[in-house]
Amino acid sequence: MKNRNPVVHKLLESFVQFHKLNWKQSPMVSLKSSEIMVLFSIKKLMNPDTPGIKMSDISNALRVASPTITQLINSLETNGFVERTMDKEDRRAVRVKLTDKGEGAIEKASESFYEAFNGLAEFLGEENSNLLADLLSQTFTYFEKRKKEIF
Amino acid sequence: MKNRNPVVHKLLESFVQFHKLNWKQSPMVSLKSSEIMVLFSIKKLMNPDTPGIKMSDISNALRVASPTITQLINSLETNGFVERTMDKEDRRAVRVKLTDKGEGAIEKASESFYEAFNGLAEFLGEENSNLLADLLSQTFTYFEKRKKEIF
DNA sequence: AATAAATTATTAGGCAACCTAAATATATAT
DNA sequence: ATATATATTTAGGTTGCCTAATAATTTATT
Repeated sequence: MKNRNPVVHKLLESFVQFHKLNWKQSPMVSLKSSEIMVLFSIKKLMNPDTPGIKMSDISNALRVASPTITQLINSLETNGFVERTMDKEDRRAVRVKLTDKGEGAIEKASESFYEAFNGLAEFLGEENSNLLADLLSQTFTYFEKRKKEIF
Repeated sequence: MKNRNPVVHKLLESFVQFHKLNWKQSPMVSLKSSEIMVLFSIKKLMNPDTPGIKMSDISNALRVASPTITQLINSLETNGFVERTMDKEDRRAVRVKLTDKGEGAIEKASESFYEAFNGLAEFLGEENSNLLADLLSQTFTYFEKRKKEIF
């Protein structure tokens, strides 16, 4: 990394630092942050005229392998945050929906996420917040493209 | 997360996306990225008139608990990337330094990191790259401060 | 219709990157 | 001399993922 473009070095340093950041801090003592992410994505995908979300849809939404979702849903189900039901049209599929407890949990989590990120948005200022979000998305695009090109 | 400030939502979304990003992709098949980070920090801390870096210094530099460093150094040592020596002034301490193999490895890793981040800097443009690095650092500051205030 | 191929989810087992608590050895302070 | 502090290691655990193999069912092909 020697005597090269200092911007590059600065970028790398900030990435390292940022990466350590635990911004996903679970506000619910009883839920891991991966579980909260699952609840969020169920909430987001859910619509009133379906009996629940398919495992594979959660897996796609979170870009996580399906056995991972199985495990997370197992734990969420045994703790009463979600319910599994059989899909009547496709008996291979499983439909998952939030219980009232689940709804309550994401209500709280949502509150606390909002508070944290609202604080950040205030701290950075609206313009910078927008900029940051855009730059992060661009960075994501860059690395995804790069990955495809290399392999 | 309903009908609230859209900037906040956008920030959160971009964080989620960015967080998944595997920008630390280890270029050396035989080294995990945590191990590369250790090698980097040894290289950075090293100075010609010491016989090596103390475990605790690596641990502080990377902000990782010392048993974690012990494990990483164990593996790096058995694979010949670093060498442990006793500290003659303080016999509790251990000094770690890079072997030639270790130097070679971080040379290559450094090359490949630089290439990736240089590409990013070009992709974003110099001004935006600087901005991104600054905003990430500010974000780090914000969350660190928040953590302290809450607990 | 029968068989093959694809899809959905689960089970089993593993890995990376961390952590804490307790143990060991040595150094420093009282 | 004893207590306390520091440096490292050992032992064992957690989180968040993964792949390969299996079971059940659906869809496509002959």
